[in-house]
Amino acid sequence: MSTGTRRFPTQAELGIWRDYLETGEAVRTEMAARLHEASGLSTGDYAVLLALSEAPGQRLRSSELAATIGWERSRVSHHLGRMEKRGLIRREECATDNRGAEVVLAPDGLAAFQGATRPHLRDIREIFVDALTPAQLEAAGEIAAALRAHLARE
Amino acid sequence: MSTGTRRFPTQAELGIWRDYLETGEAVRTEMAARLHEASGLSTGDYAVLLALSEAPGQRLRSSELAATIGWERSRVSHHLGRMEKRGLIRREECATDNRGAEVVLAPDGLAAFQGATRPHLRDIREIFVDALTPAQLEAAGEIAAALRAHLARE
DNA sequence: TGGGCATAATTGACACGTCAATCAGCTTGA
DNA sequence: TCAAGCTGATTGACGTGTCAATTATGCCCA
Repeated sequence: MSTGTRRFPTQAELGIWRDYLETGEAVRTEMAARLHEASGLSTGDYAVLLALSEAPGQRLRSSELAATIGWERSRVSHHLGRMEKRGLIRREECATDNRGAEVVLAPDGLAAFQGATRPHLRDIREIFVDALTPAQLEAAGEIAAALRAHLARE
Repeated sequence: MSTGTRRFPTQAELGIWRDYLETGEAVRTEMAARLHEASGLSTGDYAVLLALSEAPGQRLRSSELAATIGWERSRVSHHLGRMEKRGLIRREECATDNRGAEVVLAPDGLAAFQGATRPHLRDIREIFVDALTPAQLEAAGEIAAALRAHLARE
C-alpha cells in the first residue's frame, strides 16, 4: 500500500542513475582520448570542424555555428579564439552585417578534420555500436528520446 | 550481401550515438543547475561531501577519497583547494603517514550536504526516473552495464 | 532623424579537468 | 645505513565551460 506519490528514488533506481551517469562519463572520456590521440583534436574542435565542413562555402556566421552545434555563444567565442590561434579556422568580417563574424574553415582545420573522421567513426562503432545488441541500440535511442521529451516538458 | 565486417556506423547508428551523447549532456547540465540553484553546490562538491559523510569519522585520506569517487588525484587536490576556501572541508595532517593528508567534513560542508540531499534525490526522480517506463529504466541499466563491460574489455 | 532597444559577438572572472613536473616522506636492499 | 626508487599529494600550465558585463552595430518609430 503506497502512500501516494513516491517522493524519493529507490536504491535500485539510484543505482541505475549512477550507472547511467558514470558510464556516460567513461564513454565520453574514452572517445575524447582516442580522438585526441589520433588527430590532436578535442571533441569540441571536431564538432566545430564538422559543422564548418558541411556548411556552404565552409563558412558560417558565429551565431549559426552556435545554433548548429548547440553551444552558447560565449562558449563558441572562447573556443574559436583557441582554434584560431592553432590555425584551424579563421574569422572574417561579415559583409552583410558589420556586427557579425564569419568563421571560415582553414586548410589546417580541413586537413585535421579529414584525418580525424575515419578513426572517429571507427571509434563510435567500437565503443558504442559494437557494445550493444540491436535491441539495446534501439532502446538507447528511445531512452534518449524519452529523457529529452521529459526535460523539455518540465 | 555484406562485404564482411562493417567498418563504419550507419546513419541510424550515428543518430542514436548523437542522441545518446547530447541527451546525457543535457541531463547532466540540468541536474547540475538544479543542484547549484538549491544548495550552491556543484555536482563535484556533492560527490565529495557524500563520500565524506559516509566515511567513518567523516574523514578520509585524500587518496581514499579519490578512489571512492573515481577521480584522479590532481583533480581531487584542485577541487579540495576550492572547497577548503569555501569552508566546506578542512585538510589535516595524517598521523600515520607524514606525506598524507586527511580530508575532514567541516560543519558548513555537512550543513550544505544535508540541505542538498532531499532536493537532489527529488531531482533524480523528476529528471530521470519519472521520464522512463520501468522497462526503459531496466534497459538503461543493462545498456550502461554493456557499455562498461565492453570498454573494460578493449 | 535620432534616441532607445535589440542583436552579434567578445571579454573577464572564475570554476572545473588533465597532464606533466615537483616535492616530501617512506622503504628497501647492497 | 643510505642512495635509489616508490608513493602521497600538490602545483602550474593550459584547455574547457558558464555567467555577467561590455562593445559595437543594426533597427524602429515618435
